Amino acid sequence: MKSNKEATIYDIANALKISASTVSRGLKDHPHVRKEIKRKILLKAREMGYQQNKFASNLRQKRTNTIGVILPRLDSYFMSTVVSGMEKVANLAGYNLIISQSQESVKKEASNILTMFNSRVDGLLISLSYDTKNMDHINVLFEKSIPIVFFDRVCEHSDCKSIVIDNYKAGYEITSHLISQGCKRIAHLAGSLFRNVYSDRYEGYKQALADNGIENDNKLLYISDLTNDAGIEITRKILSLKQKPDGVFAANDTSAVALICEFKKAGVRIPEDIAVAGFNNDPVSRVVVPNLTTIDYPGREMGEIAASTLINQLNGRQTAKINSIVLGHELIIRQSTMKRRETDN
Amino acid sequence: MKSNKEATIYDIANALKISASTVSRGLKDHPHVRKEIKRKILLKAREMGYQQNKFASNLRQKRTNTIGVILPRLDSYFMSTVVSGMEKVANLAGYNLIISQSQESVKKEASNILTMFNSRVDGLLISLSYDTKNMDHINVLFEKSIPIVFFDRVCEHSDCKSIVIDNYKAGYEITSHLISQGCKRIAHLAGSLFRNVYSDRYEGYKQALADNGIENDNKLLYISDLTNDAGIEITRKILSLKQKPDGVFAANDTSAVALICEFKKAGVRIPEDIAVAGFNNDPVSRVVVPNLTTIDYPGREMGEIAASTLINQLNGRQTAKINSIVLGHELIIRQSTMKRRETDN
DNA sequence: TTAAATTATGCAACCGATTGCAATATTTCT
DNA sequence: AGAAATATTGCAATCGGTTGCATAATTTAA
Repeated sequence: MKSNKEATIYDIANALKISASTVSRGLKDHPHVRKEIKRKILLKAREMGYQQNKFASNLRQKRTNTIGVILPRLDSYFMSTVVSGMEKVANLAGYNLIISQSQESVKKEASNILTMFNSRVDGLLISLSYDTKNMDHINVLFEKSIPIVFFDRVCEHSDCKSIVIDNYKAGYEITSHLISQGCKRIAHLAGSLFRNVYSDRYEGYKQALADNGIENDNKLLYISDLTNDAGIEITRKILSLKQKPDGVFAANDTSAVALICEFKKAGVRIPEDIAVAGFNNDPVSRVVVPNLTTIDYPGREMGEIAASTLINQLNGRQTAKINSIVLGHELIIRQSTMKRRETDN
Repeated sequence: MKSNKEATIYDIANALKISASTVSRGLKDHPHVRKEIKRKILLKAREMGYQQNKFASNLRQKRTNTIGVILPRLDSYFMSTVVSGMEKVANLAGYNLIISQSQESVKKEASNILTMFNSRVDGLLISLSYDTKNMDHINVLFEKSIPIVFFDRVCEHSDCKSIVIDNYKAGYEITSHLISQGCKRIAHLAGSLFRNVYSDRYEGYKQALADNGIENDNKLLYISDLTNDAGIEITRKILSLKQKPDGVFAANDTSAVALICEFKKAGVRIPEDIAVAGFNNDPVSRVVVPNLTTIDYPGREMGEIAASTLINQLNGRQTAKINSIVLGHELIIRQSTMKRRETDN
């Protein structure tokens, strides 16, 4: 029962002895078509198994109902949550999502942007790669006025919106918390300081130290890609320090968990010897022993809001000139930093 | 510097005083165009910022270089790994990926398939939803001979390929392992038995019991969606059993981990009182205490192979009539099932 | 009953790239 | 040099839906 011929509006028009224009209008409920004819068109369309050819339509309308998504990696809990949220919103609004990964490389990011551009996405949602340093490769889109919404790893740009959390504040809060638990030497595991998410957390960390009269020691700053392996590697470095830290603030949970596991192997007690805090509230943070103190990071919401912001813009429903939307976060205190049991409930 | 006018091959043709056909051919290195002209065309194209309009091209060629992906949920470690693998392969082969989630509902699955169909994807990669019971909604694609490759949650269909692991064998192995550790009453947490992944694991479990002379007790079978919450709920049920199991084989790590955490809260010792095994080798399985025995499940590979299988088919590079590709898996034995320390190294 | 207003329909151009076929230009061979 | 073969180019139709404008049908107003 295989047919290679697709039914077109012309076929419907012929079968009904009316014009293709009327069929076209009827199918999309245009007011200039009689109810009766509309019904007939719909019926015949169903009967013939008609499906709209989006290419013809897109070609004519210069619109694709497709949104491009570029992100560093898809395979983290956080990102998959974000994308899940985006997909939901986009789907509901009748948009398709084209997704691609930059694999943390500008080069691939640029080539992905070009592909998206060729595919004529209506708009782009993007979270920058680890080593993106300037925005030249995004200019193709700017020049064609294709709206862009940044999420999470954003970049200051007057023409586009960003969806973020207050990383500075979160970094400040988590560091203050460590200090309140009695930590005096706090190490920090950061990602690329070219990315707002990491530099802001770092700044918050430094400010909290300063506000509490603790000197910032550059030897306690570890920059890496924050993978599990990086965590293991850094643990080794920390253990070889003459003057060991009594607290660690890692910029994500993956590395924090790696740290905890390695520390435990080395006989370091968490949190008694070293308190450890992470960032993201990955499922793993609730499972590791001791449970990991972290920042709850609203991934799904971020995805949903990024998508709906972009879609609103595409539909001209531009509510004022929003530059950025800052979502709430929450410090989740768990065992891994509770040095002072008596002060907690 | 914003221009809304896209450069077309006609613009290039005019600028060069040649025909659009020649430009079209020149751009894609057709042999019927002089080298010299080709060079000029390429140069002018770059100069004018020309980008091919894929819609016009697709419309004419009836090909989109787009692959649709439909999966239950994106926000699990396993699935994001799969998609990551697919994206990589597809991208390399010049294909775009359109991704959508069925949210475990047939209804949404059907509507997603329709959307994909309208977008004229060249092929489809699909993992079935929890409650899909028949394949009627996929027939639209079959009728148009659009190739489909199933992955993980597959369905027997003579016309399409499936990428899977041997769930039966894995279920058998993990159950046998539990038995070898001395378990006599083993509970099983399954997902929808309409899905091969869960029914096969269940069958493997039953066979292992049978082969070891253990009676299969239906009261020890728990069917759920295998979420964290489901795990908590089932823990309660298990704890209220008169005759408690001494081992549990959960069909995924999420529920297994929930089980372990709840059991621990209730004072049940793992593995001494109850041994627990999961499935998937999620990162969390290495972190939970005790570490979770599980089956390593090659997600990224599954994604890569599914994508390349489909792409080969699209390009007519059909290597024989493959019905299904079975990937290897590995039983990973960790603390959560090691009742007999002396027998292990 | 007829003019004016309103509602439906169709014509034909258009979106931009592709491609079979015919036409022209260039080489090669006697 | 002239014919034959080969290499280049362009014409024009095509893919399928959309839409401005003109025309036809129907309703309303006078």
